[in-house]
Amino acid sequence: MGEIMKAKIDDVAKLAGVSKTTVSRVMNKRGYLSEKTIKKVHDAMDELNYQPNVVARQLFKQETKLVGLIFPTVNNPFFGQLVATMEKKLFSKGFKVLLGDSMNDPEKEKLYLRELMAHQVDGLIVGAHNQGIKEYQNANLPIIAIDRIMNNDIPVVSSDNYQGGKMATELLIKNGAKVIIHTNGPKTLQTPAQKRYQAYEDTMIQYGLKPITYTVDFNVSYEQKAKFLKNIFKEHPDVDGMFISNDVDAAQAIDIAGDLGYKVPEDLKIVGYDGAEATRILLPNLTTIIQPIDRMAETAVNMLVARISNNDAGENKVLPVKVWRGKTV
Amino acid sequence: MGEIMKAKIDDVAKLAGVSKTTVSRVMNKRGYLSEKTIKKVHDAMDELNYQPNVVARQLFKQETKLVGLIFPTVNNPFFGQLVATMEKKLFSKGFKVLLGDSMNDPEKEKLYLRELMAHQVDGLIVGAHNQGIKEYQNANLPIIAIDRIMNNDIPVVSSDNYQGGKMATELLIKNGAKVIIHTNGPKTLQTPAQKRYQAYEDTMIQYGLKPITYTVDFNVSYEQKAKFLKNIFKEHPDVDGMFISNDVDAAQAIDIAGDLGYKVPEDLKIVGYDGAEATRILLPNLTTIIQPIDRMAETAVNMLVARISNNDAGENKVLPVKVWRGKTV
DNA sequence: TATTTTGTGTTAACCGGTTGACATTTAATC
DNA sequence: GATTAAATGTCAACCGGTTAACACAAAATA
Repeated sequence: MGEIMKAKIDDVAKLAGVSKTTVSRVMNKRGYLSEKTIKKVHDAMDELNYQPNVVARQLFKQETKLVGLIFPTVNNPFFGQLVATMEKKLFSKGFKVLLGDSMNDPEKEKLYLRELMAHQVDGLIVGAHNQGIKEYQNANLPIIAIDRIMNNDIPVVSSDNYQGGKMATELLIKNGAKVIIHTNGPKTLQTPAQKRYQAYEDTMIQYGLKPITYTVDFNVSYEQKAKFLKNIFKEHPDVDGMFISNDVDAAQAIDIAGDLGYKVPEDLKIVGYDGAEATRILLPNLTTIIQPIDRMAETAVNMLVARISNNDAGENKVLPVKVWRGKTV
Repeated sequence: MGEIMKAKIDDVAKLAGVSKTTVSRVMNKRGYLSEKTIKKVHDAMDELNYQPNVVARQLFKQETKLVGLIFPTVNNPFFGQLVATMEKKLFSKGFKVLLGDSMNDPEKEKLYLRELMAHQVDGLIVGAHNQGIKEYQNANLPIIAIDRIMNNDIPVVSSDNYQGGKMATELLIKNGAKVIIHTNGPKTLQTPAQKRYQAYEDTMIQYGLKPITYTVDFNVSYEQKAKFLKNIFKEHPDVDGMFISNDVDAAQAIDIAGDLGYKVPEDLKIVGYDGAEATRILLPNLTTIIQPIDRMAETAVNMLVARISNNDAGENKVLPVKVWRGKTV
């Protein structure tokens, strides 16, 4: 029982009694073909269980129908949903997905970028939290960024972070909070999410309140996050409102606040950010700002595919957010 | 400003003043090479920003260093963590990941299988909930299944579902629950997760209690799940314990129970299943059975890589679970 | 009948690397 | 000085499709 060799186009041609060219024509629907020949070829393909070798085709055609996705990690409801939706949409448009979880490590991200390019991906959708990595400049490749500023050549899809920041802050203020703390990623990051911070500061000042912002890296461990959060309560025991820049952190803050004896929402009101589906099911009580994740994903895919097929550089897109009225405010 | 053509191996050879063969030797570290030549070649590669075309290499070598992952959807903390961990591990072993979210649609799964094979993936890790799909039999390809029985040639990695089911059920019983309902996927599915059901039934009978099992498809909508759960409460208003086969459903059950006036855990005790990281942060109060997701992922990757490199058919692996003592029991 | 359209074959170049075979030069060892 | 090992080059075949060019026959149309 030897290894069954995979059928090649020549085997199909031989079995069908036609030429290699004709088989290729049938597969690619080019030129004149009679029903009879088409059937003969298909029958032969079925009999041999023939699958064309996509790699050979890729090499000749200089396109792979592959799109690379570089995101921090799908082990996070926000990115999980984003990636899942993009994958689905890309598949429906004939693209497969090469996944790269960068874990927010700039070196790893560069590595992915290089390697995905070496794999001849037709395009890239990127949504990590890192600094502008200059390697992207040289990448002569269609790229779309999600929630991340790269350079002027790369269109960005994001939600309305300023509006979201404003809504979150006003929600806290209008429900009576005075000492409102905001947590966010490092300010040095070039991401539209920084606008949440800006909106928070503006809104606080507008209402005559003092903005207090703390920053953390997205990719620190659970334990480090806990330490970070506990420190906030230590430095501001009178806190009565928190605007936390993502839901997972917000959940952890609620937990720690509970341990420290704060009652949510009576003593302390908390607003999160992102509003991924899984989060809303697991923690429906969390008041949060919902990003239109599916629409962001679909928009990014549409823009990328447009770029790939007609070089049309779409404009940046900003999509609206909305409030999820949980019970933590 | 014309399109910058990507550098090819010949361009590098010319610039470095060596032959194409030498460049290839440098890249693949074969044969005798002087430090001087190696440096010349590397310099030329840097100057041209050369990236070897992986597709050409794949075609010749008949290996792609690509692994296909077919899972229901990364928009679920359990699969998100599983995929994230596998991706990380595979990357460290030199493999890239082609992602396919099958959404538990058997047709889509077959399509993915075919297309990923056409892409010449070196191997496949599969973890959907579908029926045994016979296409896998013909797939002359290294495959590992996670939590899913395929056929005898395909090794399965799973956690100890029987033990998990037993632990969950006993936890409920020992905390005083009498009318304990279990929900699970359709019984027709050939998955090791069915052992949870078996363990539940065995344990209930062992303690002289009557097992009541409800089944739902994994992939029905949020609204349908809500209807399904409400119906359980309607048919069994006296329920005081629930063993729900995954955490997301358990969260929804808690929510609905609350709406119906049940107090958890006083009136009703609930145990979930999976214990993904994100879930445990978002809903630390949920009592659940923790599957060793990272270890399952790593084990599957190790087995696959072993299969790819030396054709060694590993044995099925069953990994231990543990209880997460939340506050819903 | 002449012309055009349709259907199929043959051949060879091409995509961009990899590799084996063989030749040649230089450096190291006996 | 002879022998061996090290370093590099040339050349061509190969991986498995795609495609342009050209030839030719059969069917449809003028």
